[in-house]
Amino acid sequence: MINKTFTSNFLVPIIEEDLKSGRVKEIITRFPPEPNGYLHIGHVKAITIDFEIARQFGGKCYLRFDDTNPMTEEEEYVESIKEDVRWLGYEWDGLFYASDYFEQMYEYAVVLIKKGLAYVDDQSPEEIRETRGTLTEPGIPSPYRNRSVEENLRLFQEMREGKYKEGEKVLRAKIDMAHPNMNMRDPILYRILHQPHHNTGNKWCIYPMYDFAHPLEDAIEGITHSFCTLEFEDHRPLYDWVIEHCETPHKPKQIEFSKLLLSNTILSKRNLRYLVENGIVDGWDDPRIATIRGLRRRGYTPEALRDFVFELGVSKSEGIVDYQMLEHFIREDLKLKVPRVMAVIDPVKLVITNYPEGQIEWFDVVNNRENPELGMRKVPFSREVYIDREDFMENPIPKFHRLYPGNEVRLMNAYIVKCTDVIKNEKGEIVEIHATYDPETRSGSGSTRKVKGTIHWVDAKQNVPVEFRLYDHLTIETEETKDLPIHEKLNPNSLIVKHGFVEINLKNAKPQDKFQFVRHGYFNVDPKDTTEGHLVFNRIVELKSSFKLPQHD
RNA sequence: UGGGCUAUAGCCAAGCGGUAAGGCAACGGACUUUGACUCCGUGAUCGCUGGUUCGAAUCCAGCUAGCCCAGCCA
Repeated sequence: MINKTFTSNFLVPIIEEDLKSGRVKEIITRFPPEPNGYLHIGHVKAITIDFEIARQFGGKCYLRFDDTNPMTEEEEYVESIKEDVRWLGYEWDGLFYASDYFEQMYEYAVVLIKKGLAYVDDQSPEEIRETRGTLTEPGIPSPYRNRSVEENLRLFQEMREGKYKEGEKVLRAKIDMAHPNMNMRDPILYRILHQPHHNTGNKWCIYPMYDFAHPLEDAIEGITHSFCTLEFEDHRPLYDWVIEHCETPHKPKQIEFSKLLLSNTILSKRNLRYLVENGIVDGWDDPRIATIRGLRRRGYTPEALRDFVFELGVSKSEGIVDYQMLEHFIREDLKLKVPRVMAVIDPVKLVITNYPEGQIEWFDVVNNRENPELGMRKVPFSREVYIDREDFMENPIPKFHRLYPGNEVRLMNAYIVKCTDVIKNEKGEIVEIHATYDPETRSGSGSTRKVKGTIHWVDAKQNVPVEFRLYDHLTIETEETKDLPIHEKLNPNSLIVKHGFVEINLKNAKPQDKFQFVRHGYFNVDPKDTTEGHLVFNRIVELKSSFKLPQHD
């Protein structure tokens, strides 16, 4: 694996300067997911940046669960997140839970109260909202804003002890109700939630808000550079305020970058959850969605995803990355790594009329011309084979170099054949194609005859019948459809099932084995749908934009 | 209309005052027992308008467009 680095983006110079000036001695980053859902390709960008930047500077990267809201978080998600991060190939230098710091955070809150920088507010959620002001008008200070330190201390203590109901009281920072940045208008630091927590159980009934908790988590762990997405830019002043006034020993620095958006791809947790919970997809690992698990079933490798992120770079401008860029990297990664085998997705029988009946030949075939280390295999050939309907045209369009009446093509790894006849049923559908072969053109015999087209085939008797599942984006997400409800942008072609054949050599293929096939892409054996005697293959579709699903009629 | 941020070819993205890297896609062409792969070739004066300068994508001013913020979510 080549060691790539993030270069001249806007954040590397900041780190280099911090190192040079001695502000920090070692770079420490963290990936801080909230365990309330499964990770997707957007997180892959964050994970790669967090871990690779640390590695690039010889530092450390931690995995921290930002679990400050017991309403939405579950143990199921923390396990899946750990698995997914590991699958991507990253091992954290420390595993932490924000909830383990609740006691320390409480103490920091007390510090703020003592400094007169935080107060308990008795206003209702509605009152707080109404007095926050608007984007253009200042807010109105709470009547409880000037309670004494003693009273605030007592009240906060009582909040912790469970003397109040949810929504009855909150702890707020005392900053500036007229601040142009809404986040600075006395933000809520703690709320009351009589909810059991996946990690702390029933120990707490007050929970810190993100804006208070996150900077403290970073400070406690000694994080030097805290990367997050652009929507937190407005929170940075508050982040710095907390760090400054809590007087934490470590002073982490927050740096924002733009999140990843992919064309035609749903990435919001809310929407993904909707799809899963309403059974529109099979689960979090459905290949039609861009969760890490979905991508994995789809055939993506950790290396491909990582290389993709490196090529994306890190910036602050927001754009939608073309999905084809992601696809490029899986092709690139698999190109030399996997065997190239023959498969027929939409079979039609080809009868070689001048080939002896009952004869079987076994061809020695290299698995990958570019990588001899992948070895050889034997492929059976006889009088009847299957070819893809896509490789035959009765009335060829210009520049069609594959099979059509009177034309010659090479059956890859075998002989050159010439189409002599087309057999149709009463409905006019092609049921069989007849051809003759040229015995002098046996593959590997040194024959120098050349033809323009080469097509895949699979022996009609010795093969493995398979169900091909052609996956595409679940949604058609464009400018026009972006505001429609999910149901109105579902892609009817997101899953197409075809029954075809692959080489007999693949009968023992194992889950997640990958192969390159035909002209258009790769497929991998799907670990979930593999059943005895009936392999189900899952193909990465649209590896090439010009790829079209085979058309019948 | 308050604040924050962004604006470089169809899409990502370098560039940090000295005369526009790279990748993806597309299009030509060569090669080819996968129309794949590989190889060669093809594109921008940098949102707009002024200004400073010998010289600006890079500095200044003024516009314009887009994104984010009024959860006791993160």
